Order: sequence, then structure tokens, then C-alpha cells
Amino acid sequence: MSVLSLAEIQRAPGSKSGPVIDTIVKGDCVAALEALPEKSVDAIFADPPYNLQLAGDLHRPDQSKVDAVDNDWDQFASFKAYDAFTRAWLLACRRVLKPAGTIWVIGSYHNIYRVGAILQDLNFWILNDIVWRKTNPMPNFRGRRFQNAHETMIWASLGQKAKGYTFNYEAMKAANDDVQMRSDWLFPICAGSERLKGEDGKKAHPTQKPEALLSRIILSSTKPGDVVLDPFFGSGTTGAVAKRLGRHYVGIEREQAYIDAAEARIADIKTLGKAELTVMTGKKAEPRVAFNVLIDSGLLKPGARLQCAKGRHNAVVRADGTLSSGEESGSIHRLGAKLQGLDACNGWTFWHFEDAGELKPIDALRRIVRDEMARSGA
Amino acid sequence: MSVLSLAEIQRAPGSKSGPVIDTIVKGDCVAALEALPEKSVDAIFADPPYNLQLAGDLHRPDQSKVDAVDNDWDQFASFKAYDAFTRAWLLACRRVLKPAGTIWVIGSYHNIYRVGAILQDLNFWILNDIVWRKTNPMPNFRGRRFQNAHETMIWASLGQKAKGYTFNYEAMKAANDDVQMRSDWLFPICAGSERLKGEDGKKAHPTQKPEALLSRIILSSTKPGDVVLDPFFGSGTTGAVAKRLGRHYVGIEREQAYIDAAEARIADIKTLGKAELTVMTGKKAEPRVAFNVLIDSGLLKPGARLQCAKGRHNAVVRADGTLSSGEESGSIHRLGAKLQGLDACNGWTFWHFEDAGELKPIDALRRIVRDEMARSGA
DNA sequence: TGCCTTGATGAATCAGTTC
DNA sequence: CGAACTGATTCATCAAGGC
Repeated sequence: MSVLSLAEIQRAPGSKSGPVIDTIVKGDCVAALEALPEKSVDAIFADPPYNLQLAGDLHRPDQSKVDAVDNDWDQFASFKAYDAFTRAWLLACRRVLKPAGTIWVIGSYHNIYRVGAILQDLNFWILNDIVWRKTNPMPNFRGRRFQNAHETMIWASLGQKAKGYTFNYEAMKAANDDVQMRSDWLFPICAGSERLKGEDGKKAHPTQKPEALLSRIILSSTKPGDVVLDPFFGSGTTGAVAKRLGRHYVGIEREQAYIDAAEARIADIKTLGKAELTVMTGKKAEPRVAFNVLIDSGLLKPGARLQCAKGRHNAVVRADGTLSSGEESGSIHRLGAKLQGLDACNGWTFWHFEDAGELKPIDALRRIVRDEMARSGA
Repeated sequence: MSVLSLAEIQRAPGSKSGPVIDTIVKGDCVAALEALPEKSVDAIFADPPYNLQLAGDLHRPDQSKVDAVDNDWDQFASFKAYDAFTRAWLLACRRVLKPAGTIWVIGSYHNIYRVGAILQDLNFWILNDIVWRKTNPMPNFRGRRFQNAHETMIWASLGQKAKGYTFNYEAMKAANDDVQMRSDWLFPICAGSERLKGEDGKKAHPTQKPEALLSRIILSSTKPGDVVLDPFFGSGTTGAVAKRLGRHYVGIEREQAYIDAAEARIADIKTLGKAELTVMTGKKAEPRVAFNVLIDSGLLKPGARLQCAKGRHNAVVRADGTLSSGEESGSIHRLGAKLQGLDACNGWTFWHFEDAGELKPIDALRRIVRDEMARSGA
């Protein structure tokens, strides 16, 4: 890991072509982003200032003072100023993101509506908004509102037409008891030993995010080896989790104290082994098998009779890898769709063959071919 | 109840001074709002078009077509057009809201960021954003995103300096395990017998909201006798719940078919008695319970009669999750203690309901809810 | 009547590759 | 770049029908 000044980034030889990875760049967020090469990062996680607009001190019922976020970097004169700032750094993010990259932004009701609207105005395409439900949120001390028990994250691609973004659907599903991962996530806030403390024993950063949250974000929307950028690096949670999960990181941070804390923290992290990092994939990633391979390999013979699960439709296998049924013919998919009067049909699961008096989908034959391919290293 | 045309509202003698209550106004939302007297309603619930921007058809894995929202009223040419529409109706809402009134707006990621930003631009002051977590959301069929399992509501007052808005903190707390009500709420989507059907058996309105959701909104932020306005009345859930809870309603709706459905629906609603509607304002109760979930989930209905194991004491369930018995009222624990002259009482084991001629502790219902919550990952 | 199976459906910004 | 082709993909709940 290294820490580079903005000037160093700008004169780094590779700065126009390749990304500067596993590095914290010291400097202003927008200027630093503009110094990075375009289309060089796979994903961005951004935890911008929340624009909290606290009017005065807040006291608990026992009269102790709440240690609120009142740092310089969270002071904006107006929504207009906050919007201009937001637009500037989001635009700079667009430039450094690869075409199939995605961005995550976290916020609360104070700022997330401005962020979301500006994302849309800048032609980002929202894929999901995700709710982080806190198991242990701060209470509402005055009893004048509901307890503010969540924060919101927006996940977006570069546009409606942007294709090919990473979403590890099967991994998320497997991790969630084999049902789809929902848009509401439950995690504790960052506390205890995970919370970075300064030498004075006080928290090193006021809004340190839990590693579990970043883990799910990175596991869901990046691949091992990807570059994850965090333009508001703070205590370096993004870098720490990225390193552990075998991704590269680039952090941008203005304040030296935060950089020092993040650097020490990340140095202690060990990257997990390859076996632990392999991304669970579904059928999607499996090699493509054309239907006629089943015929070529002798698993199905020309003239064989196929039918749907209920026996309502049937067809004959032709030597060229198409099916025919009465007047109609076509690929396994086309013919299945035609016979059902549908636009589309997955022929692999629709068509069945008879084996020992039992109907089995031809997908079972494809399975055999794939197993054989895997075994022979094809 | 009555249905008035816009012209009738405009020539109604009292239209400049008092509100036109328990009425559906037929007409365009903004024009109708402008015809209502200023500062005449205590709360607004708005469920505006979401601006879904659907590109093409979506099919389930079984090739059936998803019946998406493709109504005229959800079509906007651009974000700019949607923003102008949003600004117009929100501005019109400002005028009719009493100084201490509050507004709720529900939306999804398609529109809620625009709504939130415009609310702030118009000087509304966000009090909370609330997440409606759906127990049974529609799946993501293509496996390219997280399952979109929530919608977002913004609750706002007329400005940072606006004082005196209604928030029934103690009632919310007593109903929620005697801990503060959080900003994430769990409810099923509206389905089954609650869902209004047309004569053809198809849903009367594509986006009917569940009554439990409106119940919590109205119980938390209005008082009995208040006027609740809904500028996008649709199937009339706001009116139905308002009437049941002893609040007045004003609905605005453009389409006659929706008005007809709402009118018939509301006519069937009975207002709960005074005892059930009294808002809990008492002091904290000591033990922890989660009683109103039984009401939200339909296991217990407001007005239901509970008694102790020996039948010596009995009480009536109120809509806000408290019990009343003669002069006395309170959470299930406080009331049980009071009636027995004790300091404390476990209401869960003390109170019983009748099931098939047998007395069973309400703890049995809590068990059902807990099993369900565990199953749904709540 | 009751249990089980089958089918329907809900605010949805829901594909990637080759020709 | 557009059209054509291939083929991957669902959870909870309720209603209806079979047995």
C-alpha cells in the first residue's frame, strides 16, 4: 500500500493508462478524481458528507451531550451548495468508472434525496435502493419522531443501456438461505473492537461504516481482482474489506489523521485465499452446449421422440439438431414457444425424453455433457 | 359521504372557510387542491404516480406475463415533466395544510428521490423517512438485481420552525414492545379479501395500499376528529382507514371507476368506538411487549374482548395497541397490573382470548407472530 | 369437511451474444 | 448498430379444484 499526494498521482507515469491501485490519494475529492485515468475502476462506494444541518447541541435524557457529527466537512451553506458539490463529485466519478461499472452511495434522509435526484439527472440508472436496517440505532431522545433506524444506499449503473454490470446473483442467493437477497439488509452499527480509536481512546472517525456492510456490497457487485474506488475514504473500511476479499482499492481522503488511521488498519488485513474467494455462479457461467452435441455424442438419436412434462406436446429429433412436430419445426426453444403460443421457451427444461418409463428433461443430458467437458478439461 | 365535482366544490358556500369533509372530489389533483380552503387539513397522505418508465414486457420463468403498471396516469415524458408535476401538487398541498400539519408521501426508487428533493426545495422539513418492508414482495425474475422488497415514505412538516405537529409517541411506543417505534415497518402487501376486485374479478386498482400501513400512519400522526387529505385517492384506503379510526377524510380522484370502488368500500366501514380510539398518552410501561403486531397482522381486531384466566377482569382492544376497561386503560401489562392492584403484570400470560369456546393466553398469538417473523427474516 | 395440489399474481425502471 | 438468436429466471400468499 502507498499514500500518494495529488501531485504525485499527476506525475505518475502510468496515470493516463492504468489505475493507481491499493493506494490512498491525499487531496480534494474532485481534484483527485480528475487526476485518475478515465474508465479505470470497476466499482465505487461513496459515503459523502450527510449535510446534517444540526441547529444546536443535543442532550440525552440524563443531560449528557450527544457527540454528533459537526465536522467542518459536513457544513454546507444551503441545499444549492450541497447540490453543486454532489454534482461535481458524481460527475467526476462517472469519468473514472468503466462502462460496465456501478456506483454505491450511502446517505440518510438529510442528503439521500438530493443525491438520488442528481444521480438520475446525470443519467445514472438506479438498479436498486438498499436499506441498511440498524440492529442498534441511536434512540430518538426527544420523543418527537420515529427512531431513525436505517440508512439508504443507492446502487446505480452508468445508464439504462449500460449492460454487463456485475451482480453475483447466485452467491447472494446462496448466502441468503437459497432465496433471493432482498433490498433490506440488517447489520449492527460499527462499534466495539471493530471501531477505530485514537490514542485518546475516542473514535477515530465519526461515521465509520461496518465491515459487514461493505462485504456484502463488494461481494454482490464486484469480482476478485476488481478495483473499488472510495472517494470519501475516511477510516478506510472500503479498503480494508476490498483487500480482505481480494479486490484492489483506491481511496481519496483529505485529512491526514484519517489517512494515518486507515493505512495502519489496512496493513493489518490479510487477503483471503483463492478457495474462499471463488464466486459462486449459477448455470449462467457454465459452458454453452448446443443441442446437436447431444446427437453428435449419441445421447439422443435422430428420430427420438420428445414430449413436454405433461405429454401435451411432442416432437421428433432431426439429424440437424432441430425438432419437428406436425407442420411445425425449429430449434428446441423456438418450437417449444410456438407450440405453447408463447414468445419464448427454455427448450432444455421444456422437452423431456423417456428413460426407464420416466420422463426426464433433456437438460439432464446437457448435464452429462458438461460433466464430461469439465472432467476432460475441455 | 358524498362525491362532489370540482365545480360544486368551488361554489360550495363554506369553501373559503371550512373543509369539505368525508368527501371524494372528482377532478385533477392540482385544480381540486386549489379549490379547497387554505389551512384546512391536519394531515396529507399522498401516493402519487411512481413514473415507472418500463421498457418492455417482463415474463416470469413460466413464461406468463407480469401484469405491470402501464396506466396513462403513470406516463411522463421526462424527469423534467415529472418534477414539474410533483412541484405543482406539493405546492398546492402546502396551501391547504394547517400550520402544524404534516404530509406523508410514498414512493419507490423510481420517484422518491425526486419527491424528497422537491419537498426540501419547497421548504418542507423532513421529520423521518420510513421504510415499508414487504413480507411478500414480487421476486426479481431475471436475477439481475436484488429483490425490490420495500417502498419508502417521507414524513414532513411545513418547515424547520413549524411547531406543534402531532406525533403520538407514547401510543407508538406502547404498541411496539414498549420501545420506540422504528423507521422500518413490516407489512404484507395488499392481497386476498382486502384487495378490491372489479366485476371481472381483476384488481380494481393496480396499487392499492394495505390498510395496516395507513393505520399506523394515521394513528401516529393525527388525532381523532382530524381531517386527512389524500390527493391521489385511488381505491380509497386512506378514506376507509380514516373513517374506521374516527378521522375525517377528503379524497381527490380523477377516474370515475376508482371513485365508485372507493365510495362503496368506505360505505361499508364502521367507525370504532370512543374507547378503542382514545390515544394513549400515559407514562412508560415497564415490561417489554409487542402487542400491536397482533393487530397489524389481523390476529386480533380492534374491539376484541380479552379477559383474565378466571374471567374476573376483561378489557377491549383499541386500535392503537392499548387496552381499555371501564375508566382504566394502558398497555396490556399496565392495565393487567392496575386491575389486580399489583405493581406489575405480564400481560401476555394474564390476558386471554376465546378460541373455539376455550380461553387461550394472547401469548399464543405472539408465538404465531414470532414464528412468522423468524420465517420471513424479520 | 379437510387436506393436498395446482395455478395465479403482486408499483418491475429485470439479457447477453452473434450475425 | 440493429436484428436475430439463444436461453436464464421466482417468493409468498391466496384461491380453486381434486380427492
